Amino acid sequence: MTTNKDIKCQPECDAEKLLKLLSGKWKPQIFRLAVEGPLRFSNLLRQIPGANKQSLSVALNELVEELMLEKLVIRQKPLHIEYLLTDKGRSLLGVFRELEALSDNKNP
Amino acid sequence: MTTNKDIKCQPECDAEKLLKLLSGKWKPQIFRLAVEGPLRFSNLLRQIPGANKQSLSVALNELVEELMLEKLVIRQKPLHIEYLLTDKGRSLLGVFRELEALSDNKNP
DNA sequence: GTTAGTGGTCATGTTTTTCTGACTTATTGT
DNA sequence: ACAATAAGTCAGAAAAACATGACCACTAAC
Repeated sequence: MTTNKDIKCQPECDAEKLLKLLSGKWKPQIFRLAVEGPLRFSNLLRQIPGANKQSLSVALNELVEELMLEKLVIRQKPLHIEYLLTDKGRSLLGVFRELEALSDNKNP
Repeated sequence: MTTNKDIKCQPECDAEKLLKLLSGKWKPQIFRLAVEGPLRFSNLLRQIPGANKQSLSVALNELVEELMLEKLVIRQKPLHIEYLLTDKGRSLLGVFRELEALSDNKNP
């Protein structure tokens, strides 16, 4: 028998959405590289071995949509586009740091 | 041209493995409910609307395998099985707290 | 005009995850 | 004997994620 107080969890809370966003393929690498400076598409392709254009494109667009990255179009000779970590994006680095700290403890 | 210092990211570090483990479907809900007390399979099915047996079973087994939960078989009248949060599992709650704090800030 | 670089999109196919429904084992109750 | 509850497993289908290769727009050099 189901009592009212059994239901406590929404199917998709905000924390979970955030977690999904962070854990998508190549996302952690993107974050890690973004901390070091502006990202460029073709550089990412080279820096992340195994990644493909499509997936990177999707990942970048999702992160831009969620305001973790800012897309900056530089109208210059060969046309450059830079992806920059926003304040919101930077606020997630704490989560990564926590995760790294935890996994360091567990298997040294 | 690819320079040596371009390569900085391993494809699957420990932090990322942990992230994958946490972000699996129903995992956050399982954690949240586990904090409140021992989990029972049929209760989880009722408490997490939309979840199915198979996925819950897989999720629980994965968490047990990674030592986040402990499986406790109680040989009693109708046979009970309880899943309890381990110390290792409890150590991850900080990450969830971080995530919740961040998502609270962003869309109130 | 052809080639090269940057920054992609698109259609398609493959792989991985997740879901569904039927079935199982064991115990208790009627 | 039969139904019900607890805790699953299993095969197969459906859905989501990921990868591949072709293609497009723009600029600049040769």
